Amino acid sequence: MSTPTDELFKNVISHAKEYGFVFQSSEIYDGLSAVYDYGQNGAELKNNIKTYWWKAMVQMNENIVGIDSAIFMHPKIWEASGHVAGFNDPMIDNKDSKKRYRADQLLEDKIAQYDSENKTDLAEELQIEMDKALKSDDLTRLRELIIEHNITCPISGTANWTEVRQFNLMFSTQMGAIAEEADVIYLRPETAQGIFVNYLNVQKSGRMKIPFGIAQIGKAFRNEVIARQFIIRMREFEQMEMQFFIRPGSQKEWFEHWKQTRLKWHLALGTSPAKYRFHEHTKLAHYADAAFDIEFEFPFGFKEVEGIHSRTDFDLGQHQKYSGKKLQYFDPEINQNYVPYVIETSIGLDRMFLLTLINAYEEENLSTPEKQDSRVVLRLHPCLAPVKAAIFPLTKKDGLPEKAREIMDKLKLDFNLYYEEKDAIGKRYRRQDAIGTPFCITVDHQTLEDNTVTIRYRDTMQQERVSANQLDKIIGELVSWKNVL
RNA sequence: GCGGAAAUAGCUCAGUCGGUAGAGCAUCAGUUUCCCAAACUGAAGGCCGCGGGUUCGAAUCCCGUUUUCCGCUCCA
Repeated sequence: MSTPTDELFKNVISHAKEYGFVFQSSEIYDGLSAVYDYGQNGAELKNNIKTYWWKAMVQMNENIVGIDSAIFMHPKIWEASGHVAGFNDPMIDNKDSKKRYRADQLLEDKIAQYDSENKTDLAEELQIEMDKALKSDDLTRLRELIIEHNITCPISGTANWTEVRQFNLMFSTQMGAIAEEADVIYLRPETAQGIFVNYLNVQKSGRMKIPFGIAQIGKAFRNEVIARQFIIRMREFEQMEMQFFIRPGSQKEWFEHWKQTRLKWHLALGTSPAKYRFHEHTKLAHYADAAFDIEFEFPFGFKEVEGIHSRTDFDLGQHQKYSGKKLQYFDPEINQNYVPYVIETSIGLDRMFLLTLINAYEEENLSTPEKQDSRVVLRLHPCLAPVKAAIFPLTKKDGLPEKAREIMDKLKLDFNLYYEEKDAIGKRYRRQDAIGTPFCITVDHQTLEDNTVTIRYRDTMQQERVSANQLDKIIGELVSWKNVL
């Protein structure tokens, strides 16, 4: 039962592997679930996406600076941020239907049911009991409540429940070589906290004035119950985040500003606006007073790529409370001290990578009445292409390879180039199409006479003859970040 | 984590009744050609996912396990 879009997604995944973009981690040892490695072309593409983001966020904005904080952080940070509580979900299974539920959600549903039946006393009582049990991590009590209130599985209709078990989404390890003396520390489940805890350092050392932003690209880790759909949800993933610190009260206006700015960033790559949409969170997280996702239409439906959240002063306020350090800003314009509000933009790098790959992938039919022909071409924006240009001698004799190498040596410092002399020229062109190389430069016999070469364009497959001396300028302009920024 | 399916060369797949593994494409070397996946010759590539069991003998049958896919579940 495969639809054409399923087929497309599968083809993109195998293409990603075949051409060195993404490999499964530890493949020769049977792989590691939901962990992936980036290959030779994937690493280039990923780096280019990072560069595009960093330039757009940090370099183009005088009031935004970038940092790189450590993955290990003080354990108290995760208490302050709410992750220790929020990432621990009490789960319960029904033995008959084999379905798993969040114990607190079953109880919440029951409370809602009581409310709708006007049994508000019961609802309130249950709410209080549940909060008490959750607060004290009393898993046995949670199970008792489920049984006492006759909660049954919506599928099987029975109350044949397992014990309530705790699932922790944060990876932990210990710091210090001796186990008994070790402190448990977590691998960060998000990069944002590394920014918040450095807020004061950056503000003071950079003499930053509100409004200003701190950006960061880095790895984060979540021990997902189940992680699937290729690199959409991974246990180890990379985020590109920017926290923008503002005066309380101005969050609406800045929220709108970043919503639009971030969408523009996506669209500048030439992606069809119809593939994107905003999705508003109606149920807000505890820290937010507004939240929008930028979603992209993947073959399996719209999925979040980036989140823009108005986080209020929650995070800095929490860290102020837990650390006992004042995290305030003196605003000379209004002559006041305050804990800044925060607008967050947070984009999943791996999802952006997949989006880029899927969006660029095309199986193009080139058949003519005489001949059947097709090619796979990645129509990547030239700025993002892993290889900027390939250099081919038309044949491997008559001094053409030497001439081609000479041209390559002049350009390879400025651009990531690929040299190849094997196989027929057409085959070499198609191989470059498959990894998204935007230009192919061919050295032929005429080159030896007048120092001109042909440039063959990936998208149109057209060729044009230019002087070899102008190549740096021509390629430089075509792959320049000025085209997107 | 639960249920179902699958795993054989880099890829796509064949492999009969249980009898020591095969094709096409891709790769590599060479010849030829010289601007869009050409041809020819040759080579390399496999603990049949892994572990155990049944058997004289297992890619094939049984059990376990790992990974992947589909569904459920989960997902600030």
